[in-house]
Amino acid sequence: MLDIQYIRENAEKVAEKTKQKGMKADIKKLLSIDEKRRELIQKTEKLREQRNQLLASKDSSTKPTEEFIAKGRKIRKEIEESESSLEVVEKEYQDLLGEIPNIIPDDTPLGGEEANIMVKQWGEPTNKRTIDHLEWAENKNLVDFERGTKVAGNKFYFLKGDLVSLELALSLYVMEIARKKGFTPITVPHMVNTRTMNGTGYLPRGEERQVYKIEGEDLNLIATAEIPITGYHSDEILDEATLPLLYAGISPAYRMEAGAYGKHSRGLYRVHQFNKVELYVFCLPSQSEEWHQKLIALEEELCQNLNLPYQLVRIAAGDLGAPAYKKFDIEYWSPVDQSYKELMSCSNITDYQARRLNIRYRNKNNKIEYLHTLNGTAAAMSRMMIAIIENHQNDKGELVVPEVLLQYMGGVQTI
RNA sequence: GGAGAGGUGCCCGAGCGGUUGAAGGGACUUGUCUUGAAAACAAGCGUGCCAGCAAUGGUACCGUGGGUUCGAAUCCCACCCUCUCCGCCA
Repeated sequence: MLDIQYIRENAEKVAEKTKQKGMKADIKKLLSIDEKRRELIQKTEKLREQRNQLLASKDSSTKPTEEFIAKGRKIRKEIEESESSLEVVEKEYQDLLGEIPNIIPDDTPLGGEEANIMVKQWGEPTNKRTIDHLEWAENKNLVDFERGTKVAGNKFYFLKGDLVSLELALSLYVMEIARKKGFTPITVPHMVNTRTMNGTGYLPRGEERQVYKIEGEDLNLIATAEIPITGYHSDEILDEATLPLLYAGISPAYRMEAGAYGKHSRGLYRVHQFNKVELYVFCLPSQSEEWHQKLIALEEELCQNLNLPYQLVRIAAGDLGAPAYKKFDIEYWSPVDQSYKELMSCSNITDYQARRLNIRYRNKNNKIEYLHTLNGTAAAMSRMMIAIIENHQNDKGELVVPEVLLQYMGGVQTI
């Protein structure tokens, strides 16, 4: 959510940025509703003032006169009418305001996915083709999609044997690194209510639905730990001295991925459920850019320590989600596809989610302001394992466990 | 899931139809005192929205949403949550 004041004063800019994101939002309509809303607020409050004055004019120890009651009734009726028109306008106002995406900085590359800009590359992308992760894992009986389908449905899977150990090792390793950097490890509810889901910019309803909903309950399966972590501090006023707050959340991620079949979806690349460690930052607005850089540096460090060739990509306007102000992806080198593929992402959300979920802080001058939030992938296990399987095969087609993970592998060195 | 108790400001806690944005205490801020601190004393101390350059004014908020009433923190209904006990259970 954007500040309405900001939209009023920068209507054209907001409209332009929205368009650049490839999204639709009727700023003109919003502003006219906004005006209507304010008129109605004033009207309603004037009437309430009248009522309050009437009540204050009366001595409480005496019984009200007929005339007094009649007057009160009349005002009440007027208030009720005014309030009900306001309610309608208010709803429309909230809906329209909620649809406006976050703005983006002027240096954002324009265009869709094809306009993303490669910022840097690291490592040696090998052109020696290795065995595709799905083939590799199925041959070794380490993944079972067929039975996943039988039990749950298409794009569900069982992971088995040493691949489970590898995933656990990855989780432990990544959590350990994050902890050393000052992030508080946190586990989260895997379901959240609709308010929390909406507040983070995910839509439990409608055509763009991307998350699973529990039937008959106000509960939705999380698509990332980012969602419950954002809600963790909702409606709170934090002390400036406690910022930044850093969390490393570990949870499964459930995604509908409707209509995503076909394109880049082989094997574990795009599935309905995977485990993930997410980095999350609540910080001062003045520090969010700096924290964005730090998060990216941490993600790079993880890739480097796992010896995965990667490139860092600045995401173009049309490829950004509504909440994002600025976003980078890290793409690992896929020897199988001979191309870079998405592995991690890292976004500065500025105050967009903070406004929606009412997360503020009190600054040194005792003023209350919205804070900024950022999130970044530490490790999305399924994709991370693809990257490792593809990049660390020896001549015998065995997976050589990255050195940093060995301490968590219980003696297993190759798979 | 069943029975009972309860949800009031940063915290504790009073109020149970009008004079209550809400007593009292604690915490916090500022000042006096003190070499400094503590103590004591004095003052201040919620959030949102609307109008205004501002000072300020208005309005709303006592778990949430409805209702009754001239008037609701106070009465009624529904829901949510917390606590205690019972049941079930990793």
